[in-house]
Amino acid sequence: MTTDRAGRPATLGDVASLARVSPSTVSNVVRGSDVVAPRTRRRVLAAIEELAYRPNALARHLLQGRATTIGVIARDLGNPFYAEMASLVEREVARFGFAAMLCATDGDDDREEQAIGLMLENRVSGLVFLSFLGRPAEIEKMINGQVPVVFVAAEAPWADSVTVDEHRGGELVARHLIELGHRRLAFVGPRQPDRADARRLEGFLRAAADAQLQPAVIAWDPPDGAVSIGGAKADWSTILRGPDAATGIFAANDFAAIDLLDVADSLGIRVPDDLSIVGFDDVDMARLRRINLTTVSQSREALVRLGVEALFGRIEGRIAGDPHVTLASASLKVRGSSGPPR
Amino acid sequence: MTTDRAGRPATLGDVASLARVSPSTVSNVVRGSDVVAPRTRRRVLAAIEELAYRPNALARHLLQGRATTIGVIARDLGNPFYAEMASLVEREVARFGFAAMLCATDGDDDREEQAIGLMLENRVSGLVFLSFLGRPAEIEKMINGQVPVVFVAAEAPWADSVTVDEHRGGELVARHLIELGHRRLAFVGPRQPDRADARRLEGFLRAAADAQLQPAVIAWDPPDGAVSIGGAKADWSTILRGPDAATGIFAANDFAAIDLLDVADSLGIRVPDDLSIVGFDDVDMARLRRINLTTVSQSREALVRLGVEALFGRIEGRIAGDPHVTLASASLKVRGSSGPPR
DNA sequence: GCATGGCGTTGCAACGTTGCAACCGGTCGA
DNA sequence: TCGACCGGTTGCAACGTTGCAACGCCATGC
Repeated sequence: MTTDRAGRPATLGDVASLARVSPSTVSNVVRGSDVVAPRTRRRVLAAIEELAYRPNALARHLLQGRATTIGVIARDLGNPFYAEMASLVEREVARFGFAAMLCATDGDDDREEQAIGLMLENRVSGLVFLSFLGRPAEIEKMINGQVPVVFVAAEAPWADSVTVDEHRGGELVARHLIELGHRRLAFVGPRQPDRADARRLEGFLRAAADAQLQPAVIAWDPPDGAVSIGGAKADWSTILRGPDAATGIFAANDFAAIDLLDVADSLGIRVPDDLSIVGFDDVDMARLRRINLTTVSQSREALVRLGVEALFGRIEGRIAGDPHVTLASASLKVRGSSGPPR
Repeated sequence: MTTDRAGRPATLGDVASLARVSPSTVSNVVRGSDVVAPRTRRRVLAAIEELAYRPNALARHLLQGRATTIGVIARDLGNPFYAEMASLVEREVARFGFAAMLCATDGDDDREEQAIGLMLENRVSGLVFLSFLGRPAEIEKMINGQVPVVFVAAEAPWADSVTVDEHRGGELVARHLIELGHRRLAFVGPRQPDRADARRLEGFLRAAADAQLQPAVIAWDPPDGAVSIGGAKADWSTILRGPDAATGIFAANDFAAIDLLDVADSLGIRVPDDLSIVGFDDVDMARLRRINLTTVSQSREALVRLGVEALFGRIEGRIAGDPHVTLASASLKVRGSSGPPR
């Protein structure tokens, strides 16, 4: 029968006095040190059981100067792509016996700084960024080498990172569309592209340039945001219907691509007959027949696994030295949203 | 210029000696107590700046007996529905100045207990469950009133909970299909239904029974799991094609519904002409023209807001007494995946 | 001239652990 | 018989904070 007066958790000391040993001995039992005599250990374990004792991680961590906690900072957890990665990170760090502390920044630089402050104050052992930083230099100074950091599906020059080869991904898309016979290409990305978006665009433009093509660059934040080309307002119906309308569009990510599909549907534009659309990420739903999106595939599992691996390499001191960039390879998954132009 | 030898964060004491005051005074400044003289405060702030001092939350929390941290436990964060809720919880608790500690259990009872143990050891101030528990009784004993708990989109008899009215949601679906003229109904749910699934089914069956109908109950874990009816193996092509094949199917959640759409597509069965499909949750993508799913809408934002509200009510002692169940109303959002049978 | 009071500051004890040196009783070898 | 050694146990100091009581100092009031 537990005798704990609910609410005041038992401490090492409580267990010690019940088992008639010193706190040190209880501590040894709890941490599984082999130095304690079997009968003592049994007595202690019984006391632990009776009091429903749980070690206070705060005290332990205080003493050790670090918590067995990893901070995860993502820009937008409403986006299933990042949400899934966050959950993968949690799963991976759990295998090391670590807890995950989560923060979403929603792209707000202040919230980002707050989040990092929170993590630092809680003395996390490491930090995983699932997004690019708003103010990389400030943040670097803020972190100041106090904890190991890894960027996953993002990067910064001052820390380890794991990304898919965005540039090459963009190239693959351009080549694919060009091979299909498209000559009028376009790129659709968020109004405020992060560096991944920029790389994808870069690769896309580069491969297009190799074929003497100059894709249009469209800014759009689906589903509601206004559309613009080179800063000038525009709307989808004219963009997609004009005589020079693009026949092959590369969307910076699958969610934009899927929303674009929706726009095309609503305008009666048929995909892929009238318009080819290619995405990036290969999110879960891209495989659905209803969506059936041609896209650049990146393995979230692999990115996260490599990232967490690198992070613990730093934490455990197995890895030292300059930041290391791991590039995972991108591959094109051709599905039904792309085809030859009419 | 910061003089911190990188890696050993400055402490209250460091700041105190640099500013030539006592640690207590620094503490007062840090916590914004109004008791300290302006010029002293300025000196201390300068020292804090210079040393890039950050209070150690572990020490603070140890002393206070509780961390300003909320634990979030979800079954499956790969499911965007839960992932989004988790991120909403994070956002809400952040407004109270709390951090979120996240764990996914993947439906594994042991991981669930580990997760809760982790939270308790870290002395979280409250716990949010985004899923039903595997062993509610054991977990209740484990938590033993030590921290306030709230269930969101789930419930347990011993804690506060916020759920949509699942039963009524199920009724709405049945009535909708019946009104459209369907007589052969079916329900598709996971092999191991949780209580939400069960309630939805209950409501569905109840309303069907009122119309003298007996829907088939199909077990399926999309996208790969085998299908069975009443324990007997089956496959979609016979289920959907036989002479008595259901013409109206209620899927326990939108993801199942969408996967079912996919199955129908692959079999050349037209929705809604040959088959009406209704989901539950109204996930983001249900609105897409390509999906256009009729579904029962529950507002994740509202559920989470109410849940976090209730949790902090307990934490701050504003609320006491017996567990309270908040039922959010369910409403049917009719889209294109349901229509009259042929 | 001395008690009063308020303001600003300080010292000390606590929070629940862990690491380390010291200790204790007993056995063994010389 | 004595010292060395050993397994097992203990006490103490630390970790970085906070809360509280106490303090010193100056201005005020009588």
